[in-house]
Amino acid sequence: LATELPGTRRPGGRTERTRAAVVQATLELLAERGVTQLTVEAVAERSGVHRSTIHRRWASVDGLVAAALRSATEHHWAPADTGTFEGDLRELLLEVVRSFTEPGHRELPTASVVAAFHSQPAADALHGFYQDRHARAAALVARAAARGEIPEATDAAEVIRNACGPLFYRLFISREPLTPGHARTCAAATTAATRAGAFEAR
Amino acid sequence: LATELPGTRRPGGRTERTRAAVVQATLELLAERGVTQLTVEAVAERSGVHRSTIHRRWASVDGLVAAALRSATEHHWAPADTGTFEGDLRELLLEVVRSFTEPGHRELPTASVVAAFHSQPAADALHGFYQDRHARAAALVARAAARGEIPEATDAAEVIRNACGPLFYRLFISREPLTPGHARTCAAATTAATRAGAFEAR
Amino acid sequence: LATELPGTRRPGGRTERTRAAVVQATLELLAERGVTQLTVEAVAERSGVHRSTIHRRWASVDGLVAAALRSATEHHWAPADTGTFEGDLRELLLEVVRSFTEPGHRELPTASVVAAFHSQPAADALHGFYQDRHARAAALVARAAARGEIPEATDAAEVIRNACGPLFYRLFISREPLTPGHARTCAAATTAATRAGAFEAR
Amino acid sequence: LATELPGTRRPGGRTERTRAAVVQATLELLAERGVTQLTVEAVAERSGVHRSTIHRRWASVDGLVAAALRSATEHHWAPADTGTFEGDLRELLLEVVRSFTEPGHRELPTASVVAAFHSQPAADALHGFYQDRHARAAALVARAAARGEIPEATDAAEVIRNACGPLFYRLFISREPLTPGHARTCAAATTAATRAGAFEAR
DNA sequence: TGTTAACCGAGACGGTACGTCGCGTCTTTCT
DNA sequence: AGAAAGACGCGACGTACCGTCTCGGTTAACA
Repeated sequence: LATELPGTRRPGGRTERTRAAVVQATLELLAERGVTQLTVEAVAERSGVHRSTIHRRWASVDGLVAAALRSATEHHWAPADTGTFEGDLRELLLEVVRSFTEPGHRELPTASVVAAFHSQPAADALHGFYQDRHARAAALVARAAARGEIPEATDAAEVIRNACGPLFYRLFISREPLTPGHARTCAAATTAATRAGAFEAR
Repeated sequence: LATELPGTRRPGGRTERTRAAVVQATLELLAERGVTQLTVEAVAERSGVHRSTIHRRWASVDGLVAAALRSATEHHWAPADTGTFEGDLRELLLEVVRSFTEPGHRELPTASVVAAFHSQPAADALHGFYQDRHARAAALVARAAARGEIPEATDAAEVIRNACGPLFYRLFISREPLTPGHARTCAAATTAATRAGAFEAR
Repeated sequence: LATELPGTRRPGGRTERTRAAVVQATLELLAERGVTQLTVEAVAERSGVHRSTIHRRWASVDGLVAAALRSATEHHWAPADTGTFEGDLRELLLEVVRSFTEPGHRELPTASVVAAFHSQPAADALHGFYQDRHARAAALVARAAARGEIPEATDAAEVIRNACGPLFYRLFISREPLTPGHARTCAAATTAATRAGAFEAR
Repeated sequence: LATELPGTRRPGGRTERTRAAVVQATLELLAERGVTQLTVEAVAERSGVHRSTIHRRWASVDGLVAAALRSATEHHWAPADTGTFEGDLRELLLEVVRSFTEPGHRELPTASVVAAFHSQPAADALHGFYQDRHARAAALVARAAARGEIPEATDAAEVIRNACGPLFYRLFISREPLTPGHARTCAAATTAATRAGAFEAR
């Protein structure tokens, strides 16, 4: 049936206040406990919104998480400009390292990743987030190409994926420690590969 | 005092049969439904072992998963030998791509990754698995160094991490499609970076 | 001060159409599902009147039921005239048996009885209905008295109660089957008792 | 599936204590609030037994009520012996009047009647109760027949139904007041009808 | 080869969270 | 300005698992 969900027809006043309270509570609890411990019950209590209202509008924990992630995506971001390709890359990777290691901050981004394993909406939200990141990071690659540091036809997104990949690998796959030093190594490696033309579009 | 778990004092006969049945059932269900849908109830039913017994010996779903992963790790593996560094790398990466994309097979490895987010034992098991992989893959790097393809002092594990990272990034972070083509790109990029000395120890 | 209910000030046009639709839907659903399953939700859907409107005008399910019962009571009835006291009584009782046993018809009268347990308005409506019945049935007793079949001072309502009581007892108390045969037995018994003067007013 | 309900396989110790506590709480709440207001929640709280346990063993409010009624049936009863048929009948009817009118006592029997409208198990329990009553009351009829007060072949159950019916009619159908005086009228009427042979078996 | 400690099967319960339904009360929005 | 329609608070339901407890019955391992 997929009858239209509540909250779309009268999106002002109380409805909006409810939405905001719930999203806020979800983000907090996501950071505090992670997706697995996130319960509708807790969100209801923290937000002061009744449990059944949450079920009506977000259907389940998945929907809640997806909505929270979407809302978290809405802030703008741009890569730092250090003047060199490797420097820019290093800054970007250091930011990744920081956001996934600093206690008190890493919980939310980590939760996003976990959530994506549990629900399609969350996976979509995560995908959207990184698409956005890739697009914004392309600026960094364009600058380097303009400076002649790297080949003209370099695939920007691929550069980013190659630079970030190993960091996430340590975090979530081999489960090894991650330090700023690794960001530097990755920046160097990716720079070398890029200069060598490994990411030239076909 | 964590009183010794059952199943250690008399590890033969029925005890062993029980263990095997439970681990088998867990692996199957892990593959079929993923960690999130894995319930003690289902494992009990599938294995024919009573729920109480499972709780007694494995305490919880986490323990169940960790045990299953440990048992799944016990088979030996060695990187293919194609004669060239890039070739070896490519084969290794293709294997990764296959094991995480082939329907009917990808479920278990994926479940391992997810499980690690949910329980420390599972995280440890995953870590152990990849430590083993890195150690075995070192052979590939040693061969290349012996052939003079890459610098002597190359950090083998770091090579592997850099090569695999981007693939996992696509799979679990940016949630983009993963194809054999990506394995080739990564192999090439890592080869370039390695030759350029990006992974020389310190 | 019970603020005047809506629908009393402007009882024409749309207001009246709404009332009729709601009452009609209530009667239908009462017959189809019984009081217990009767929900404002269902009445709203069936009648095409918004739930809030129903709440405004009938306050609750009770009010709905009471209104429906009142409207159902408004048809006129008179006992059959067979020429004899016992014959008249038998006809009346057969009518009772029929109206409470015929599938497709028994639901509404049964629902009235049940409803009376749940709400005072419904109980009042039911009481009113039977008061009316008793008054009309008095004609039957008067005829018999005029014919000299039974004592002059016979309490008509009491005759009816005694005749009908056992049938309802089977239906709703001892929960035994009810057939036309029982109507005959009751008619005979009541006739005997009446002739013997058991129902002479004090 | 109708898999056997819990509480049947190990009917001693804790299981029995649980059962008793729940039945007791149900009876109390039934008397205090009536069937309609009876909730599993309240029974759980009052009995100290967990809600899910109640659901497991009694499935729903219906089952709860039925069990309570069955247990209430288990006490033995015998009609008083006054020496005369009409006297015995009068005593019996006075008992009915009392049990359905005395505040603080009438609630439970009334609730039984209402419950029977709501669930088959409750209806069955009620039927069982009255079958038992009819059987026990037969003694009264037998005594009268032995004394030669009434015909030999009198159908005892039918006598009881005819005597009680009008009282219940007042209570639950026409919703009129019920007093001890009505018991006397009914006893007299039924005595007259019985003596006249109205309840002789076929 | 017995014994006996260890393990397992089985039933029941307390407990947490879920998702659903229905009621009755606001309150936004639209006419 | 006022009603209709939308959203919410609230209470209860029934379900699914979890983890615990208490029996009693087997059985592996050791004397």
